[in-house]
Amino acid sequence: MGKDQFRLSGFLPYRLAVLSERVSHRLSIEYGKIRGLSVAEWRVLVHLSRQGAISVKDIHDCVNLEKSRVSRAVSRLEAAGLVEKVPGETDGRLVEISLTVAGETALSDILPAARAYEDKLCARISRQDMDTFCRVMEQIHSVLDDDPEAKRRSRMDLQRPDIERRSAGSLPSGDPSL
Amino acid sequence: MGKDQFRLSGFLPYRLAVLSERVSHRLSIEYGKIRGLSVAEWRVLVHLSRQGAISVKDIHDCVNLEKSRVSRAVSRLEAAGLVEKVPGETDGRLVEISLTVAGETALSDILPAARAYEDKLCARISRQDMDTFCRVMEQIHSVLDDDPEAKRRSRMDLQRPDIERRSAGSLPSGDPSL
DNA sequence: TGACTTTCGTTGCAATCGCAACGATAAAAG
DNA sequence: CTTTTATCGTTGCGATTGCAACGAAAGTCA
Repeated sequence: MGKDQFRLSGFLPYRLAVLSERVSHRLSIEYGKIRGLSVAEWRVLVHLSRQGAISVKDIHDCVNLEKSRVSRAVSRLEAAGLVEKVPGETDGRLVEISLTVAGETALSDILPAARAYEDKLCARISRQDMDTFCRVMEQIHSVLDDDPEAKRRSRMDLQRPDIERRSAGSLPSGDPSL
Repeated sequence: MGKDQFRLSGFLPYRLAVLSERVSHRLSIEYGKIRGLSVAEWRVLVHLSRQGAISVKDIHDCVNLEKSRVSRAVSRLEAAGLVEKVPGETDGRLVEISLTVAGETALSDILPAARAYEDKLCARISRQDMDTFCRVMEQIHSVLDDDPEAKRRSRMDLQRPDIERRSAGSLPSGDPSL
């Protein structure tokens, strides 16, 4: 009978969703303050700040956004003058996307706010706890990586976050210790 | 200069969003296998399994879903015959929502799968690491709780998850013992 | 009782999303 | 060179979402 009593509040996927949604929503206010940027647009902008000219596919592969979502985000950014889209040079299919000056300006307006809010979120968390937190996230990811039914995750996110100094390792290869 | 080099892959809000989205998406496949349930419908069903008859507002308050989202989810569930909606008794505004037998059946089909997948996700994570993980999530939440611009979080999620036996404590407010 | 305010659930609307299909281009096969 | 296959970006479509506005139904206060 009551033995079951499934607790949504204790269900990990639910908890992740609630936290993530809350953080994203709050952060989107921060973006919106500067410009009317959506999350997708923000991700595109940030990625462009690291790579010079790049294609839709590249962005799609790197920031966990659907092809069409990237395409539309880029269109909006172009309409806003923050991004420039050139019809590809060597390959006629590709589109070369790059930041305009206005785009760089907008980015430099938003980046500090984003960083600041991240810092605020983490302020009370010890270095060690954050390391553990990231390691656990990685472990959950690795389960999904092994699950053929799960969505693949982007290339960029597989590289060592290098935020956590050492640790990091510990792949399904076997190292237990638990 | 290259000094800046903002790394999206290391940005906490981004990492949370990617992980959460990935988990949710994979889990929604699990729901869909049994019935064509969306996340919202799943949350409503689960919450109903704990409370008898309840209003839209109550669900809204408890499972982090917009009022309208709950309303529509309930409508779909009603159309699917998993839920019953009675026009309130003492209070004419309220609607009393309750599980039908079919709803209970569907739930008992899905719950084991959901639990199993959660277990799979956590299988390699030590008890201690999971405690830390949950504690960090709580700390992030508490920053948002103090931020007037952030969305409020639902009542239910504030209660002690009580899944982790000891630990848990260590909140900024100081109240220990639980 | 009657006028004002609040609460509850639904709905209109515009915006967004994911998915699949499409045309265009390039690469591979023959 | 021609045909077939694969890749890239866009778009059409249906579905979903959040937000605000709405009407209905209490609750409040004089």
